[in-house]
Amino acid sequence: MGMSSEMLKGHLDAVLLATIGDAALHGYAIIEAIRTRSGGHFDLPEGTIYPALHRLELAGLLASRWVQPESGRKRRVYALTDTGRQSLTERRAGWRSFAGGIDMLLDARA
Amino acid sequence: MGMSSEMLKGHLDAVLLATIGDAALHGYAIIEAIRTRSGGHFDLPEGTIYPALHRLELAGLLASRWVQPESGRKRRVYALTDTGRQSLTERRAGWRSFAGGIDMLLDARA
DNA sequence: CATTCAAGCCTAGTGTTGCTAGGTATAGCT
DNA sequence: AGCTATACCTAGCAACACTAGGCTTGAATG
Repeated sequence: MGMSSEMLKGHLDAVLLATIGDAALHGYAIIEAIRTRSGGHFDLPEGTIYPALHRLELAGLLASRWVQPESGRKRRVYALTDTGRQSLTERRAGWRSFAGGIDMLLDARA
Repeated sequence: MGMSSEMLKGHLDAVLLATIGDAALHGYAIIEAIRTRSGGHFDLPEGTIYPALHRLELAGLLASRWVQPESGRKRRVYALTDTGRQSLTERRAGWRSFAGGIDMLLDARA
């Protein structure tokens, strides 16, 4: 629900890369996937997702192509590049390291 | 070591409140405590800590006083206010919720 | 005593980034 | 024709950790 909006900073890229994973998803589907897979913890606005996807594509971690589905309008679908897959692995480790550090600090008994 | 500096955003306040806890610490000591208690994960620069302490005091979560130790120069020591203690409790829960959400997303098997 | 160094505090400015608030276009349904 | 959901986009904003400096004081070193 009301997740303090600053918390996500620095972790959104990992979330996006992990959400796409081995699939090829378009922006709207990514937003829905994040909402459902996070158990409702995260409900990210389009103004967060789209610029981030462009950033990741520019950085070479994602590649996009336009797809015309049988029904509905055209969509831009994103998939990980090789660099993106490698980056995801690193970011997963980075997250574990970061979360472990925070856990140590928050759990520390004076 | 080289923790991507954006990751901490939105979590620093919780770290500071938890690090001070029931003690009364000054800035330098807080930096050292964070470094040691986090197992070296975090080594935060002064330019991060001091403005954050001021912010938290202005927000009423910390109270400071100047202390003259037996040896050495005067220090500004910080302690939690009642509001600060309450906020720490909330932020611990907020962190668990946030970290749980990220875990779900990063661990999700496509 | 002079000097050097560490302890200790501070702040102006920067860069990144997620979000707000708007906009556009298309397909399906009534 | 009009409405709604899907789907995409972007300019500007606000927050915040960090960089890169500066200042002061006490202790140690020669």
